[in-house]
Amino acid sequence: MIKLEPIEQNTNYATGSPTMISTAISSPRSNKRLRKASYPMKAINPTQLLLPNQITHSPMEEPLTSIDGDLSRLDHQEEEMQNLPRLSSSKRPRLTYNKRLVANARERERVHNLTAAFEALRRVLPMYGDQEKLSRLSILRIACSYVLVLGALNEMDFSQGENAYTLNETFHMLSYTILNELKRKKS
DNA sequence: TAGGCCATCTGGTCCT
DNA sequence: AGGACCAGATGGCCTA
Repeated sequence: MIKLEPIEQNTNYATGSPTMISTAISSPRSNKRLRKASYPMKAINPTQLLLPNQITHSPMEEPLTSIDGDLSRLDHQEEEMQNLPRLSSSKRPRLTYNKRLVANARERERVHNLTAAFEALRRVLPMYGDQEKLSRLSILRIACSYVLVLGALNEMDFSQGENAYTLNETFHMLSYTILNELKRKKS
């Protein structure tokens, strides 16, 4: 089995800079993956949807080509796909091959942004630095506890109807949550 | 090897 | 009409 090397993290991407979207994925574990698709797959990098001056290159990436060029090479496949039977009973007609590729790229970019947002959230958690990686679920749980601590620090109750916690209580809740999530990670 | 996690694809629905 | 968002399915990677 081939072991992929991590893609270098692009911090601009991870913080969600609107002017730069890279295909570099923020998590060291999350290398580019390919998946068998029901369509004959020809993935388009999200960067291929950007203006040329917005594109950044990762050392791991293949040279980029324009989406137009990419799509034009698929024209013959498009014609073939048009002849495929409709697999869906949706009101909307099934997307053509090229439009499916573009939609896939948009969805990929959207999920990358989501991942970047999780990474940005992880970075502001109190335990940032000691932990290499937390699951998204752990990030959310710890973040919730952290918000309560910050609220208690400012003498504000963010718990929405729950009992207001003292700073001491929220701090213990946060510690407990962190320990629990780390334990969950190990077990 | 099983299970957790996550990237990706896909089709459905909502919204502008 | 088409983009955004969402959830389900699938499969790769990693760890215990």
